[in-house]
Amino acid sequence: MKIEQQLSAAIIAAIKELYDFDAPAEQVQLSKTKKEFEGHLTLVVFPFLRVSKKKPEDTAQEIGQYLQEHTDVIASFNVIKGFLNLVIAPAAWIALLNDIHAAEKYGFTTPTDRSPLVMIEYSSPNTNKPLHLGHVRNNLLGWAVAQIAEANGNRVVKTNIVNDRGIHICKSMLAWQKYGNSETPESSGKKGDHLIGDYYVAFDKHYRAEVKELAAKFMAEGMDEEAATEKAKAEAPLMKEAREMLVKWEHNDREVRALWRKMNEWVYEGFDETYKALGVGFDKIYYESDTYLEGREKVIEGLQKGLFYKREDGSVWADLTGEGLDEKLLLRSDGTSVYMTQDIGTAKLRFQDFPINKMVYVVGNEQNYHFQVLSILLDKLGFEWGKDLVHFSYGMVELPNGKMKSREGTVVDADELVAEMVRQARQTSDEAGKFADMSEEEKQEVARIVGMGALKYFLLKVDARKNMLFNPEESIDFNGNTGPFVQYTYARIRSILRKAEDAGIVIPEALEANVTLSTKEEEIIQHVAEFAQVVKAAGVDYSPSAIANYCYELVKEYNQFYHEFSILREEDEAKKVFRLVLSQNVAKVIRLGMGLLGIEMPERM
RNA sequence: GGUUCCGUAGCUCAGUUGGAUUAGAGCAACGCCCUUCUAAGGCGUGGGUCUUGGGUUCGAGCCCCAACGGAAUCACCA
Repeated sequence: MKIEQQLSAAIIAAIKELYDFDAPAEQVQLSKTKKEFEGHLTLVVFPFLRVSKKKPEDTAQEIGQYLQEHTDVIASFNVIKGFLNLVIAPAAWIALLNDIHAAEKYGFTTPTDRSPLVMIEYSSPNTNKPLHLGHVRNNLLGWAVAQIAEANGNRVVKTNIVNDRGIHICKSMLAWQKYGNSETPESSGKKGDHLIGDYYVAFDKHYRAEVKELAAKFMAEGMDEEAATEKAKAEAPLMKEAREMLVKWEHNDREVRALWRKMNEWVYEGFDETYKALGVGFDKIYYESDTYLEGREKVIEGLQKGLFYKREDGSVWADLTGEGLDEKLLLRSDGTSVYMTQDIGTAKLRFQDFPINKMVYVVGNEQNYHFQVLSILLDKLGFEWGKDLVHFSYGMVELPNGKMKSREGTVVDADELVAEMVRQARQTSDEAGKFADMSEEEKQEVARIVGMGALKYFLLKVDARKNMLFNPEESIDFNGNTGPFVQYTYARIRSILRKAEDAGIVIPEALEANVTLSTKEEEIIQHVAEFAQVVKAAGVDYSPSAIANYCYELVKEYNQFYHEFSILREEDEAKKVFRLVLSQNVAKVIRLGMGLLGIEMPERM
């Protein structure tokens, strides 16, 4: 049993005994003792003054006295004002470390067949352009959230909804037909998604040229600039063609569909490469081309039930003014779907495929309103998980000069970023002259792990809700509060463990309670034990950043210890073994923690 | 204008359900430490009115109200 649980129970018993009061568990505030004071855990006694009817100091004194006499966890205690500082007995620390040591996946809860089924949607790309830094944040967060949910004993289905239809895809298709010269990923040597993205840009370029020319013509005919531009945008031949293509697509035109399939395939191959590099994956992928019609059916069903209403022009709306929101369009007057309709259709298909208890959407905060509405609509339509669906809403990645804009060419491309991170990791490693004995493949593998570790940690350590800044000039650090710092410490611990093994030192399954612990060592045990709480808390509020920051702090603390004491040169055999076990468990916990973030740990670096 | 989110060191960010005279890291700057288990490291120095003003209480960076500043959103776009 954990020390804190044991203590909480003992404190409740003490208060019952001393003051005849049943203290609720949440009133027992045990926190880590501040560094300036002696002790490990501190009880705040202010909440109990009412029942003790004594001064804070005396109350604390009494409770401390009782705990020392009635439990074997407390070695001693001291009182400062209303704070009762408790010193945990050395044997209890060893027992705690043994518990952690015995649990291979310390802090994790294994899902069973009866665990809640949670579906997590993330990534959700458009198929007309390659992934950029914003998508990377989404993918990494989505993966981490799924890992965290699983570590907390949920059955998890990771899903992706691909936006593979609409006018934007037609733009790429059209540009490819017009200017493409039958270019393919093979013939051009480009990744499929980049190839298609280039044609999307090409469309925009030609389209704008047309608009400019047309607008000039209209202005010459006497229109003012604004009206001329508006008219030019609507009448530009390219845009007209794109719309015609969309109509053909909707009518299942064989040629258009074939082209669409071919180009989407290219994009998916490109995406798969990027996903693989990012280390993310999905259990089930949905396509909007399959779900948008389902949504329309569901909306019509709702219309018949009187949940929605139809306007004179034939468009269908949901009236959410009662919920404090606006009226929301669900079907256009021509009967076609909008974004919201598709999400309803996707929800329907998902529920058919999986009897999910909970749905988590990892989508940017720009869509907060959308999900507020979706939640209400799904609830009205009878989805049990609709009302408390989770929109895991994360902030934008900003560049020094503001938002990323594809039109202005200020996007940070995902593939380029990954390549650059790995390249820099490799360079740093080579410059340090490490591991000259490694093969080229090994070096490259370490560079990949470290480069990706730096990128992932950088994006995940920040509170997901907040907008964050990425400065391409300064790039991502490898020193300080970074992924590589944590990886580096891990690699060093692994190195020590290898050397210990070579020296024939056997690490026991459980330690004897015959070592004297330094304060630092006790603190590290305490810190390692905290991992279980961090994982649990992260499972409640989906916070990868809490795990990242925990790993950093543990590693920082361990590094100070590492620098101060020698492990392999320690003469006291029992102490040496203790430190090896402690180090091994520090390594274990950070590997588990970083694993939740999708960050791999190198054996050497 | 309505709604939601954010505001902590020069910069990027932590800060657990409100707790302790001194609010923490990293980067950047300066100074030490590699014959010592991996220096992607450790130690030290400087740097703050936690945007502002009220309120709640034994106690507020954290909770409530207001103001100021910033972001997102409010489409027959996705």
